Amino acid sequence: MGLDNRKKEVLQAIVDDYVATCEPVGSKALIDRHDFMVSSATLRNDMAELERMGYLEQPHTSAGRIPSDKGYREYVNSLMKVDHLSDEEGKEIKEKLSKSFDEIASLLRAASSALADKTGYISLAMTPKLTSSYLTQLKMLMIEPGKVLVVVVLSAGVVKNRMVRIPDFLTQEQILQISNAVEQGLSGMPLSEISMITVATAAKDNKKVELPDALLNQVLYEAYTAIKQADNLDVYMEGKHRMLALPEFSDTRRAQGLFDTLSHDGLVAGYVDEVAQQDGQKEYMIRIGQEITLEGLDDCSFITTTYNVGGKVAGNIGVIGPKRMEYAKVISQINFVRMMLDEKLKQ
Amino acid sequence: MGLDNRKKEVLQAIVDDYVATCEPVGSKALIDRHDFMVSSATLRNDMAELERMGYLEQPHTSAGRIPSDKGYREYVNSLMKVDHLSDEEGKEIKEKLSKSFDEIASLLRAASSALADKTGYISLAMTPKLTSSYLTQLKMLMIEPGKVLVVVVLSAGVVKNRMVRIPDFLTQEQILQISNAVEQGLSGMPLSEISMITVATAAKDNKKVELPDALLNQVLYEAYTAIKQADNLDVYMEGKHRMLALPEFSDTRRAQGLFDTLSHDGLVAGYVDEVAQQDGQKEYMIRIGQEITLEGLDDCSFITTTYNVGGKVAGNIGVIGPKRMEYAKVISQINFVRMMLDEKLKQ
DNA sequence: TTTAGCACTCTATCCCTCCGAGTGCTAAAC
DNA sequence: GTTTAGCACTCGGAGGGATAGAGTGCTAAA
Repeated sequence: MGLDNRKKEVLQAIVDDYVATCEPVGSKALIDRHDFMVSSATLRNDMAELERMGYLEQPHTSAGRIPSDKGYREYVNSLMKVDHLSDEEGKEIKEKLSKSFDEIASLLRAASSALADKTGYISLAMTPKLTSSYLTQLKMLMIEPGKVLVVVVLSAGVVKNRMVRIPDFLTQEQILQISNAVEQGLSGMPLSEISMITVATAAKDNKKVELPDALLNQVLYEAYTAIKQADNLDVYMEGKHRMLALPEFSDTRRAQGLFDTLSHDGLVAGYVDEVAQQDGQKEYMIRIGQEITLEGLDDCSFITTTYNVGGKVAGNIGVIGPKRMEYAKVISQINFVRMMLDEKLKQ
Repeated sequence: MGLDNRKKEVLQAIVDDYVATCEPVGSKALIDRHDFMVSSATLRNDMAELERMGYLEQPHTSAGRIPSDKGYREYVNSLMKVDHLSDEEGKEIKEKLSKSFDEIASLLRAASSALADKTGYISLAMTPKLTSSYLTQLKMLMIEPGKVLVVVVLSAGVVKNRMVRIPDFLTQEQILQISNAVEQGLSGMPLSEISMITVATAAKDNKKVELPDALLNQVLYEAYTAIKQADNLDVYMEGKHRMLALPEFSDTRRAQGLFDTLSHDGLVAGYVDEVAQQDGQKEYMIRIGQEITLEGLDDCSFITTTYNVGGKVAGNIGVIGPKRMEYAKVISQINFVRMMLDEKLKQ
């Protein structure tokens, strides 16, 4: 049931050729482009066998073969050779990342942009996810009477802020007391455990806060919603438009299906999360074609990996491309970007 | 040289029909769909005349007519009837906007999303532009030793923040002194006049700041770059993927050209600005087809308008759609959104 | 000025043929 | 047993009329 050596080589060669040309590969073309020491007839036999085993498909009788999902899977699992990035390319990526400043959002944006540029496919970078985050700081900054900027800092380095309205007559002093009390009471608490009740308790247990309940609650509510809002995953996606240049999406309806799905950040983020949970300990995760449960991505493949903040598993970055993707190259690129992120976020 | 009444009606009818169907309009179809009290032959004469005058085009001899850019222009300038939004639609938009919270970025995001949803085209919302902004506040918030969040507040209500690194040993006290000094020195100053020199002067003129020059300059530099970065226009664009459903973009290469250009926020923002300067006093601005100087938008039209912050001209919102756009409807929608924005940003 | 009538034009569509790439099978060769 | 040469077969795509139909412009009459 295993594949003998030549069959492996044949499968590998077919994937390589198809990736390069997007055209079904025939036995003749295979001989021409690779140094098989056998005739085309032999390859034909092998190819027929590979098709019977499910690794190849034939668009129609008189065409060459293309890899099936199973074929790509085999290729990815045991045939391709992932090598290191060229120094040059590494340097270019490094440069792009070094331009971003010192905050996770900015870093991720730069990472996403670098990935999209380098791979030529769609890149993805997501902020650390809720479950691994706890609150470290809560600051409330009065911008003008009645307007306060709530700054929420999470453990993974995520900083979010939100402008809120409060009654005009509250002073910066009072606001500061409240935010200090809440911060003290909640810092270190996982986001999932924070509720309006815990927020209120934190503030009211603190002796220093002296405000009528109704007024206090109003401020606390704003603080609470600001915290809750901070757990929204941000998704940085770039390079979508490049997919239109690929022959597999020359039919606009396909492209539309893809873009429709991709325009829902949340859907994609959720899926990436799901994948990360399924095989999270791996260095990188791959989903191919029909393996992807998102609509409109049947002709795509998904490569993601997980970056760390302060040594702990945090968020994901990834690439979406056609099934006919340069897997080895993309993997080395994505890995490099992840390493760079890890390093910058070690702290 | 003007158009007689019937010719106007004919042109209007052709635009309406072509907008609805995206198919060349013939004399017969025109008679069928509209109550012209003349025969098709008469219309044919009119259409031939309109073509001679440049308002119509014929894809080929045996096809109907489609409006030329000039035809659309005439339609937009004097033929179409812009009426008010239905109460229902107004309510829906209002609802969408009311969900956003109290900050310009959030409002613009909501406005952009509402416009895209309601029009079915591409929406655009840009933050107020630099030239009309001055600094109102500068806050520096120590997140942890060595890490400071710089919050910049501009006159038009724009709030930006940026995380920077400073030497570990500086205290919140010291940082506060510096930011207060800078804020006092610069508040009210147009962004364009702020330079590293003015920042440094502001800090050093202030007696309270006592730090070695080198150290101080380091912090000031971070403050300065944070301020400078705040003048970047943010562009919120939504609904791009909807264009793929339109017949005019069923050819992927066209869609690609469009998307390539649109993926450069800056290009689009610059163009909108240019248009706003050309005819800024108008209630809304329209550019049709070839009038648009951006590459890849030959088949598109652009409708923009300017919203106010505190009663003063600020930024722009707009819609990009096919030339074959429902101009009247889009204009009423965009106007409504602008009014809503103006109201919310009156302050 | 409008209209009916008509010849004309041009595209889109269908159908047919043909070409060639690629196949699978068979029988011989190694 | 594996490999190879040879060959008949399949099928999609390109190319080439022929046809239908929508739409036109023109002419001559109303």
